[in-house]
Amino acid sequence: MKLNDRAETLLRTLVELYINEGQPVGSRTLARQLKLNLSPATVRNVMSDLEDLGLIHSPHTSAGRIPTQEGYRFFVDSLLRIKPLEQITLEEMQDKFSNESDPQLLLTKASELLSQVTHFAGVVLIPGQRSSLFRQIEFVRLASQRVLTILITDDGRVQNRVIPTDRSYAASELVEAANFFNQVYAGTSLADVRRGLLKEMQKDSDEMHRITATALAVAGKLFDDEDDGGDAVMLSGEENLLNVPDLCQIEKLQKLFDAFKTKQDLLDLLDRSMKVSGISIFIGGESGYRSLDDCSVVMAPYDHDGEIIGTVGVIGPTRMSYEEVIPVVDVTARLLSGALSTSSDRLE
Amino acid sequence: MKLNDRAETLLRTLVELYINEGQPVGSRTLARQLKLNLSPATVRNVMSDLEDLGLIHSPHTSAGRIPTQEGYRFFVDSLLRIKPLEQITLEEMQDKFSNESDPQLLLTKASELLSQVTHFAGVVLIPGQRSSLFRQIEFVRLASQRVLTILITDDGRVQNRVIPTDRSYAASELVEAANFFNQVYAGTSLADVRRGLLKEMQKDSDEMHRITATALAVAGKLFDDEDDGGDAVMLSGEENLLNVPDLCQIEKLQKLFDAFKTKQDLLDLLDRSMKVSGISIFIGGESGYRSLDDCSVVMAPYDHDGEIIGTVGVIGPTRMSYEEVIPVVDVTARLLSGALSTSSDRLE
DNA sequence: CTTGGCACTCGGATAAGCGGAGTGCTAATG
DNA sequence: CATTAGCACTCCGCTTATCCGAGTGCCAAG
Repeated sequence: MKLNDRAETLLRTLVELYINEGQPVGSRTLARQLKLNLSPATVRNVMSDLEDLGLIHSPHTSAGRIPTQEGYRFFVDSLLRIKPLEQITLEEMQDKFSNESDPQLLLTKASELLSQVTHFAGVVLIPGQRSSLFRQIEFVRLASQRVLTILITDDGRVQNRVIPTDRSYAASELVEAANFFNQVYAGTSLADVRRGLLKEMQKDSDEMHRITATALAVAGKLFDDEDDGGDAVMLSGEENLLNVPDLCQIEKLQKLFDAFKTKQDLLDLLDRSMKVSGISIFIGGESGYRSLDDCSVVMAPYDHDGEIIGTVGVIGPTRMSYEEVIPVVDVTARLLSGALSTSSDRLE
Repeated sequence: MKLNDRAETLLRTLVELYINEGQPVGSRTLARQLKLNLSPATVRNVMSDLEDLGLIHSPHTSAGRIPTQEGYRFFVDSLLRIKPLEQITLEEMQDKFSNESDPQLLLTKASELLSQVTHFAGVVLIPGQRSSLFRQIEFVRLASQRVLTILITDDGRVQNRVIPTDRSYAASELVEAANFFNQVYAGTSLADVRRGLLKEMQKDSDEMHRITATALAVAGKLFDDEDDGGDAVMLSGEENLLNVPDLCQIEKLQKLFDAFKTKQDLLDLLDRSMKVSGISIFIGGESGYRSLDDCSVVMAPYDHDGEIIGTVGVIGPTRMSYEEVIPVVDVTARLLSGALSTSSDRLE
């Protein structure tokens, strides 16, 4: 789509005004705001053209115009003037990430940060373990037939799980089994560990080494269940959305919170954005998920040592200040990537 | 407070009607519903008395009556006829708890259960570790100066934490240190462990055994921070409250969700109910926390081997069906207590 | 004590009227 | 030909008036 300069400034000003005020913008207001010394009548003519193009529309005959979904899209793609982050905000954000090396907590903090700074909801796609590499496993005997397994992956994440076993294992057996794992599988992907285990299991148990058998018995279940992806979504600041005037209708909020509970739609959406480099923006119904019809989502992938492993984002009303939210999401993704990398640099 | 039989049945019927319909109850409706063949005029007289006693009131002159906070209180204390749980619901609830022995997950499930069954918000007070006994600690070397500590308490809870250390420790040193801990402190309370550590630290480091020094250096920080209580509140099904007609005003929801975020009020409230045995019910403003003015909270403590360690509850509108919610909370507390005890029976 | 009757009150729904903001069209202008 | 002033028109939101129904309180009779 191509617009002449005047139409572009006009549309930009209109969208900016509407984002700030939340009221349909009329020709008089727009003419006054515009520095071009145009009469309201001229502005009306241009607005009429923009309406024909489907970029703006009137809620009713005698109201001003508001951007359509396509209008927002054009605005975001072609007209947006990104505001640089305020120095203070930037420092606050950096503070939040410093002195923290636990990857789990880093993700939590990222999500909180996004919601605090934007006053909308922050969201983080937590990568499943599919792609992470096996680093270390430990078994701790809890009771006669219960073993605590602690799985550590190369990205520094720790996961523990209590596993019921068929028979009782001595502490020494468990140590042997753990050593076996740590030597054989260190550095391979979890999926490969799983494949390896499956292969072992197919062997006749007679010819199996005692230690291998123990390892299999204890950790088999762990990897059985664990490989089903395990991607998860973390949300913060949902309550901020209650304060957003555009969403003040209970039904809209219900739809939204329903989506927050099931999380599937969010997961799909964030996952899609992981495939793309740079910021992804879904405006209103663009995402295709009805529950997000009244919302926009701004997302950016984050990486760990250069490999993209997840996404951070903000969910807010379609009428949000994209010029402010985009840099926040962008910077958060960068800071998070940085924090994750340095935290694992400190791993050896 | 003493009422004659007729006034009691009348009040009970009024409250039940109002809880079911949500509309102020007029004399005609009440007379019809009542099986006493009273005329509306008589009912009006009785209602007038009840109003003088502060148990009911009219929102305005020509509306019916609705219960006051005191009216609900009297109803709950003296008039309530608890409905036994439906067999199916009971089985569903039992199902939810069976096949789960991880205490953390049990608490999550309890909270979810409460919200699912009642269609309000479920809440669980998660006991801090102050009272739990030390069972076992493990150190895992993550990087040259980072050690993963895994703390297991006697109630089966597992907590892990990455601790930065001043110098690098060899795996063997860590094993020794862990053994030291596990032998010296097994079965003592975490608070005592902390006291023990402090005492050790006061000794001149020269005369300290090498292993003790390692143990101190690695785990000192863990117990430093960890003893600050750590009680926590877990919430589920907040979104259910969006569907409650009595709370459909955005401001009320805002107050409520604000309280959900900070959690302090909830924590205090649940903590109070832990001191009491049996069901606690706070109606409307009774709790004293303004954020819960429009809500009632039904709570019951749960225990682990007879010792009360936490509380489960439901947060809903004041106009809730107490006769249904109370047994749900009660049964959940019992089931949870049972599940926690059997899960630790299986510990040795 | 109970009841029927009756005047009274109040909220909610409906309709009417009004002012303001904004539009679209037309004709005049540079 | 783009721009502009003028003007009739539309529609929303607000206020006011009206009416109806539900419910009350009180009184006098049973």
